Amino acid sequence: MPRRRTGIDRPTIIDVADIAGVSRQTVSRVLSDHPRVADATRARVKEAIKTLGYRPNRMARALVTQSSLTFGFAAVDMRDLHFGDTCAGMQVAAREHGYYLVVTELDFDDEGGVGTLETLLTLGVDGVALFPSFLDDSEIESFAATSDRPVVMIGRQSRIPNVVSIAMDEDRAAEMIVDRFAEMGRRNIGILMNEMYPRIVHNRFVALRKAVESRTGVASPPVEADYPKIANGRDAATTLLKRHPEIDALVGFNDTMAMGALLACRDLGLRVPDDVAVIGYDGIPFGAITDPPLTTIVQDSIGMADAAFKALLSCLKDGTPEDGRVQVWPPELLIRESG
Amino acid sequence: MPRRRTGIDRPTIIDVADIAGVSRQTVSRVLSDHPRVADATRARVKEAIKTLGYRPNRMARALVTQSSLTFGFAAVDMRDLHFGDTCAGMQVAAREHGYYLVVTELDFDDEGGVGTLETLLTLGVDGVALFPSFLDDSEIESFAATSDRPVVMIGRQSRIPNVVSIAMDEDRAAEMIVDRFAEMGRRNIGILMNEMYPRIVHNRFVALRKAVESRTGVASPPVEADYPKIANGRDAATTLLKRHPEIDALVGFNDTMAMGALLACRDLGLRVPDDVAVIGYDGIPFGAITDPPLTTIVQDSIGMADAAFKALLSCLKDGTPEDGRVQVWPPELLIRESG
DNA sequence: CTGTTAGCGCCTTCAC
DNA sequence: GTGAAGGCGCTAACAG
Repeated sequence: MPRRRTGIDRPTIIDVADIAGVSRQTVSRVLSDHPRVADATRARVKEAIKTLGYRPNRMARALVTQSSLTFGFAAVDMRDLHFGDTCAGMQVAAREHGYYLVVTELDFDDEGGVGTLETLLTLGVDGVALFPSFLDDSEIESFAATSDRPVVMIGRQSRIPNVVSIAMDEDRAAEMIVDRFAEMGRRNIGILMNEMYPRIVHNRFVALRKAVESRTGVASPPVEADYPKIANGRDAATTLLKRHPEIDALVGFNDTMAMGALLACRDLGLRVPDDVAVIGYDGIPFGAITDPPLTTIVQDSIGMADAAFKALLSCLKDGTPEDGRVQVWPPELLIRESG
Repeated sequence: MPRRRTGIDRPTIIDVADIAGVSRQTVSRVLSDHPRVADATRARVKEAIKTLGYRPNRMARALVTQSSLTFGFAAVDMRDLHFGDTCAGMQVAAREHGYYLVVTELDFDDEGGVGTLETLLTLGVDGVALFPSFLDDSEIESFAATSDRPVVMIGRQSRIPNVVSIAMDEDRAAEMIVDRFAEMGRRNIGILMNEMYPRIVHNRFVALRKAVESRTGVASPPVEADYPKIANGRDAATTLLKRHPEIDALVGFNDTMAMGALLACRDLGLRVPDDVAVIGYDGIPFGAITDPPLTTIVQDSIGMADAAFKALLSCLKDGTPEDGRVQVWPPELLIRESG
């Protein structure tokens, strides 16, 4: 194949230039709305662009401008509603600014998850937003250090060099939950957590334990950890309730897990909230139609997604804060009937 | 800035070549596991790659190979669980094969949605999988025609030149629903549909109407259309039930809408399924915990996502079927308590 | 206002 | 087995 032009390939800037009778540069200028182009020339070029159905190749452009107008988004499980909503939210914000999102899940067994992130970088993304999950702060830190692109971490409030962290105020949320339980006269709180990955201590767990200890005096509240899905939440809650019959309140790592707790209570003949009060996290819409409707800590996932996008943009513009930065978002307690 | 190498930039193949004391070509050969490289050389290059933390730039590679190992995925609403699951499923399949997914939502008012798809192409994706939603067959057809990349349409069974269609057998699903209602002695079926975009007739709606007409003799079953969320489903169902008190069965465009119907029935003091039976589509996990649990048509979204990815791959390998191709997937009726 | 030159980082082809 | 050109599609820097 001496030349391309197989007839199927998309037209290039050269084709446009040829048809318009100008140089590639002029076409490039028209594309970027450069002011110093004669109106007549501009019109001819635009004409040629239209007749050819030409669209610039963003990879070729990115190669020289060092910017692909693309961000990476990573989380362990896109089917999790909180991650999914955040992803969707970022995508909307991104596209409003001409950006696209490369989305990927993170695997626990993939060079410790950073392999996927590194590959994201080779794709030419201008920055990465991620939910850290099983990655600990030092892994995020070293990723951010080797990455020449801004990194935003969502959902964990840690100050890490060169990364912007956007997270809900977990301490406040935990207090709201424990206080709410207290209002209902509950002191024996069981905690349903997300899997505890090796090395990682969850902010949420720490906050919850601290709030329970300081407000109820109970030293180490019973915990059960599992993958945060309904079925696992049900199992975990069953285990906890059988082992600790004194439990009169259950808090789930997220709403899905709390829904499992609702089922476990039903299985065991316990009334919610009379025998056991249940509260979840996230504020997913389905929480409104459980039986009874789920009380929950609402996270503004769209707002945070938006902030994540903006943070990425501003890092690109003004550089990443070398000492890191933490954006804390207020939680909101949505009281329905379960707790 | 005369040269790059700002110290922050990622190393290139040249840096590796310099350190290993070979030419760029040799590095390239090592990267692509080309056989004819001396073991010693290969070792030196690999060493250099490791010490530099070098990763090849996939955009630069794509520019010459004409393949970015990237696919586009598009749907109107990523927060819809069916779309979200399919997206997640494709992403997993993709990454197993070294592919990444560029994810985007489609806007109704964006050159009719094709604008976003065109941009996806300029990003250099090797193919596009999409849920057509408000795009009609002719729009998909012309997009596939101008695209030099394979196109897979998920969720609509239309035979369109150069596109592979992957969809559940809507006729069969509709029959299963109507038959199930018949078993329960229900003949007055109300339909809760997704918004009816101009020009578009939903396969699902057509299938449902056909099944109702042929199996119950009812000429044109009452329909109400809205955005498929719980609240809208509730409104639509309320409208329908008030206007047609004879209705004893309701089918929702998806589970979310059917959940709204459940709420509408409760609002109106109707028992489910005794007064009104309710069936949805999709088989989302939350359907298991509604009151009563939701009977539903389960779609194998992961299986279809996988098939979509494989179809894209095979089109790349063997070319797209010029006369189009339709892959039909069997529905499954999951009987719980609502219908 | 417009064209020329020189790459962005990589792979393909052809030499050696 | 390895290296030297050349080019993928585009823009930046300089001419003029």
